[in-house]
Amino acid sequence: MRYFVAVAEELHFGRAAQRLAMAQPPLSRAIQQLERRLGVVLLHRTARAVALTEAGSVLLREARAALDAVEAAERRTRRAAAEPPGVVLATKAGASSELLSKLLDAYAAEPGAVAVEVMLCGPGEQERLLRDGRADVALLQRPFDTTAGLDTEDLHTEQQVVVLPAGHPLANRPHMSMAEVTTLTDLPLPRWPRRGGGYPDGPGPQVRDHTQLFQLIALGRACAIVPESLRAHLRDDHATVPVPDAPAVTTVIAWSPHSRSQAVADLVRTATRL
Amino acid sequence: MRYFVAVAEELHFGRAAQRLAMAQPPLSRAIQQLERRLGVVLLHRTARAVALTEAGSVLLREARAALDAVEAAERRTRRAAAEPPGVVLATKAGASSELLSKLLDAYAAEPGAVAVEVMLCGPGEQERLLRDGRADVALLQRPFDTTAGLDTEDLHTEQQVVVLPAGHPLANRPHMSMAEVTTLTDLPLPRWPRRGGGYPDGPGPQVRDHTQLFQLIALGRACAIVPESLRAHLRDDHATVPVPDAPAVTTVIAWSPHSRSQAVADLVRTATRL
DNA sequence: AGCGGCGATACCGCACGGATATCGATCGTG
DNA sequence: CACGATCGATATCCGTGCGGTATCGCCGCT
Repeated sequence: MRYFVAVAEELHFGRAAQRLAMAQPPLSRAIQQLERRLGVVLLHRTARAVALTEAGSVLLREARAALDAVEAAERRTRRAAAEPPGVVLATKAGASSELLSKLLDAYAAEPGAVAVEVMLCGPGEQERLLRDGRADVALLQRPFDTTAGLDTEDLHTEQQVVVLPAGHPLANRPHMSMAEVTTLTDLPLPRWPRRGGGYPDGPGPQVRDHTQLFQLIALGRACAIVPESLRAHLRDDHATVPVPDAPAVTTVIAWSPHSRSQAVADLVRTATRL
Repeated sequence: MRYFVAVAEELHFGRAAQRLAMAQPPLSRAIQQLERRLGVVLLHRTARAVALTEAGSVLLREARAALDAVEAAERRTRRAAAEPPGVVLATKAGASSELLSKLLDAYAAEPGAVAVEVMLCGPGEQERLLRDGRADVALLQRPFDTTAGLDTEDLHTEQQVVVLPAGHPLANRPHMSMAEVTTLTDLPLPRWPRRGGGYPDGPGPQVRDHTQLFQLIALGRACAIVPESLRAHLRDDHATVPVPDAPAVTTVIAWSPHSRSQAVADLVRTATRL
């Protein structure tokens, strides 16, 4: 299955074999065996290109999930035996920092609290960390992060605001609409990296983190729609205007549905009581 | 991992080897290798008994999930390539039958509807079927069935009633409390089989399905608390009394969070519109 | 037509998984 | 207390299967 995922992602047997640190012929054979075992054609090979069949794309999705589950089993087992048996919390770098520090403080005061390792990660990465066992709990933000297949508990819902450079003519408006924000041609919305690392097409500047973003805004080159709690971190060269019709952001605490860990349960309980 | 699950479930290398259709020594070795690879002791072996360590029980849970995931990957891939590409719906035998028939009728009338194979199964079995890919959608009832790790959509919530033999002195009561029902020593609540097939200890009779149950009730040997929609299936030798303080039962439609199948999405959409 | 890229085929060697035989430890039992 | 039974671990052997190298066949580009 690892082999198939590699080939399906590369759509090229040679590169896939390289990535798997093996030669190409055994890889071809392995895929053929998999197809025979399943009785299903997974790839359409013309001598020039490799393409996924319908069944192949189903297997790609399912195989990723299965491989994550296997990895998670190994990691969680190792961590269950590790000393001390801490808990790993994943959160988007720069988001929900006050909530996080309150949570950590409150949890540390609980009886039976164990060490909490905080893992800061890029956007959309937390889900994967939970799935493959590198993290035990995560703070996610709907609707940005997908929570399918995870157990979650809502913690906090907030409106969004648009961040503008301090001197901007609209900075004193009581509120703005999404439509107004997207038509600010002098201040385009930035483009964030997608999963693979590439950027979507569009007019806005490319940003990688909040520091870059706010710098660009201060320079008058972009604006951004962010949860209002981020206002606390803005320097005085930024202004914010509420955007009532932007989707509300709900911060949730999420964990693997198979978790039976006391520490995770305690963290969740603590979080919901904040 | 299959090996480990077998040993962990049997807690006996000989029997586990038998179940795996292999000899005992290679099994012992395989488990040792697994322990070395993970760097973790999974089993405490005294010469007389085998016991799971803490880490071992974590691995047991995770390994089951992982094995289900790879089985699901295989099955879903095969089914994606099968002709015609129908969809499998799992439901508890005897429950939600009107809802089910309404759903099937409404879905069949949708444009692009595919064949729906209905799979009737025992209590608590649906979750497993969804996880290992034998089913694509299921009708579950909270709080009886666990929905952790599945995506669900609520369909219908109903109160529960107690079913008594028709002539019973309490049969005309306007309502009863849980406490009253559990103290009916002449009509004990029945015992349902657990996952493994064994029955919990207790006074009530052992039942396997609703037919048995209602027969026992008609004979005046038991009573039962069931969702009120089951009243439609009762013969006139049964009476029902509402139990307002019994937990409400919510019928939900559930599916694997990884599903991208159009048919599943259509079924869910149809169900929520009923 | 020729060359280059790419997947498939052919064949070889070795390492790993499984089998059998046996050991050693720990209870139960007369 | 000694003997036997039980059960997991160890030792050793063997066959299969996986991965490696060499090569082929097919197609597209120039």
